[in-house]
Amino acid sequence: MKQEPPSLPRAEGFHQVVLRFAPNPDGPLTLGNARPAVLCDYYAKRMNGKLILRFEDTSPSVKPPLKEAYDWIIEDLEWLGIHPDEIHYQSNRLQTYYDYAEKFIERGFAYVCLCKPEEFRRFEKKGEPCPHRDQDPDLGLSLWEKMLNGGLNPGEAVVRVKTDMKHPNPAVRDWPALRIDVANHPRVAGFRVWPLYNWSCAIDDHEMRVSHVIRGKEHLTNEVRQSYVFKYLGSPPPVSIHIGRVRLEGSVLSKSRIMRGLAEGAYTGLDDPRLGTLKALRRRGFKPEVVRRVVLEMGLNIAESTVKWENLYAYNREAVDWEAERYYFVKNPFTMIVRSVPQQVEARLPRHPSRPELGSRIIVLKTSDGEARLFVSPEDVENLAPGSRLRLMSLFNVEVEDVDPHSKTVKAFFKGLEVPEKSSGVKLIQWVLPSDAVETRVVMPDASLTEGLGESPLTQLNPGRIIQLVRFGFCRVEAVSKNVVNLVFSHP
RNA sequence: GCUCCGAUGGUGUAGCCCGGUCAAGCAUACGAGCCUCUCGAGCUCGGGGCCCGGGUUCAAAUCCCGGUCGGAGCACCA
Repeated sequence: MKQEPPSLPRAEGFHQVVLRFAPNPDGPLTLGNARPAVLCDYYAKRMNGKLILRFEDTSPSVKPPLKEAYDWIIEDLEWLGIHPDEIHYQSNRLQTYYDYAEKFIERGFAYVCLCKPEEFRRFEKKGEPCPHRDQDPDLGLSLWEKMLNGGLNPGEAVVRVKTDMKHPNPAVRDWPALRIDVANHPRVAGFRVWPLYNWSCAIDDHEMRVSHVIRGKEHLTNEVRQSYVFKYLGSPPPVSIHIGRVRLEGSVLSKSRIMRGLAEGAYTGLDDPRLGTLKALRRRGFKPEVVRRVVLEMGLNIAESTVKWENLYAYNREAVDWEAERYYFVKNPFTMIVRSVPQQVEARLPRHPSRPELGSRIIVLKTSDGEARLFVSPEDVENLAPGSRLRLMSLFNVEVEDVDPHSKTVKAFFKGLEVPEKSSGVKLIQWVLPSDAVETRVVMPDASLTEGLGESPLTQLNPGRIIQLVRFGFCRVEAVSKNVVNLVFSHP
C-alpha cells in the first residue's frame, strides 16, 4: 500500500475493537462482498481487534440459504487471507432472538401486530398507531406464544418494535422484527418464527459486543431502525460506517443474478470468467492481494465506485510478473516453411527475461534439405507482403515469400541469425516447433475458448501456476495432461 | 412520490471534520523518451481534476444556501 487507509473512526475508548462480516449464505462471495470483508479484516488486524463471521441465514422462504454457500464463503475468505476469530450462525441462535422478543413485548417495547401488511402500511403512511400498538403486554405474550406454537399462521402476525409512528422516514415507523416462516431451512428444523434482519442483527451486534459495523450504504436506514433496539437495551449502538457499493466494469456482481444465470445455464459455473465472483477472479489468476489492494484503496468512502479491469490488470501484473515464466504459444497456427536454413539451429528461450538465474530452454531445430517447418500465428503473418522480414524470437530472421491463408501456409527463407536492429522495424514473433507442439486451450474473459499450440514444457506445469504466453498475455494453468494444456487468460 | 446520502483529472483515491502551508498529493490509464530479442517488466519526463451558481471570509476543494447529476432505502429480504 502506497497510502494507508484512514484510521477507524471513533475507535477510542473501546476495550477491544470488534468487527463482523455478516453475509447471507445464498451465493458465492463477489468483489462486492469483498469490500466489507476485507475492510473488516483489515481494521480488526490493524486495531488488534476481533473479527466475527456471522451467517445471516434467517429467511428460509424469501432468501433461502444454500447449504453449500456456507463453505464457499469460508473458502473465499480464506483465499483473501481472512481467518475470522469466531464464526456464528444466526440459525443456531433463534432462541436468543425469541428471548429478547419476549422481554421486549413484556416491557412494551414491542408488540404482536395482527394487521395485514397493507393495513399496517396505511397506518404507517398516516403516522398513526395501529390497533395493536397499545395492546396489553399479557395479550402480546399470549399472541407471541401462538406465533411460536402454531396458533397463528404465516402472514397473520408479526412482532413489531415500537419506534415512532411520526418518524419523518416512514420506513422507520414500527418496523417488523420477527415473523412466521414455515419453509424448510437447510441447517435447522422445527422453527416457525424467524427474526428479520434488523432484529437479529441488532441483538447479535449487542450480544457479540460489536464495536464497529462496516456495511453497505443500503443499510443506512437500518442503522436508524436498529438504534431503537439499542435504546431499549440501554446500550450504545456500534459505530456504523457505511460504504458505497462496488461495481466491476462489465461484470455481474449481484448474487441473485448470478444464481439465476447459473440456474438458467448462462454461465459455466461459479467461476465463470464473466462473473465478478471471487472464485472467478481466483480462477483467472488474480492474486488475493490485488483484491485487497483495490478494496483498501477505496477505503471507507460512502460514494459508490467502479472497479476498472485495467486497474486490476495493472496490479496483478505487478504481483505476478516476477514469478511468471514465459512460454510461446501460437493461436490458430499457420505453418511456416523456411528454406535455406543452416544445418542445425539452437534456440535458447529464457524462462524469464528479467531473471537469467531461472535458466532457459534449449530448442534444437532440425532441418531436412535445408528446410524447416514451424508454427506461427496468422495475425503475425496474414497481411504480410512478399519481402517482409520477421524475427522468430531467439531463433533467426526470415523473409516472407508467400502467404496462403487457404492452406494456412507461409513460405519464407532464412535471413540470418543476428537480432535485427530495433530501428529496422522488424517484427519479433513467437513460434512453436511441430516436434514440440502441444494442444493448448485458453479460456478467455468472455468465456470463449482460444485454441492453438504451445510448447510442450507447458505440460509439466502444476495447476495454479501463473505464466505468460509471450505476446499473448498472462494465464493461469488450470489443468494439464500429456497432450492438452488448459489455461485461463488473466490479462495482457 | 416520500426519506436519506454522495459529487476531486478516463478510473480509484488523498486533502474536507479543525478555511490559508493545495498554483491540489498518490496509483492506474494516456503521451514522449530510455531500456529490453514479448503487445510483459523497469526507468525518466509530460498533459489532465476540486459538478454548477450564489453567499460568508482578508482567504474556500474545504463552511452555508440553491441547483444539477448520481446513488440508496421506502419487503412479514439481507
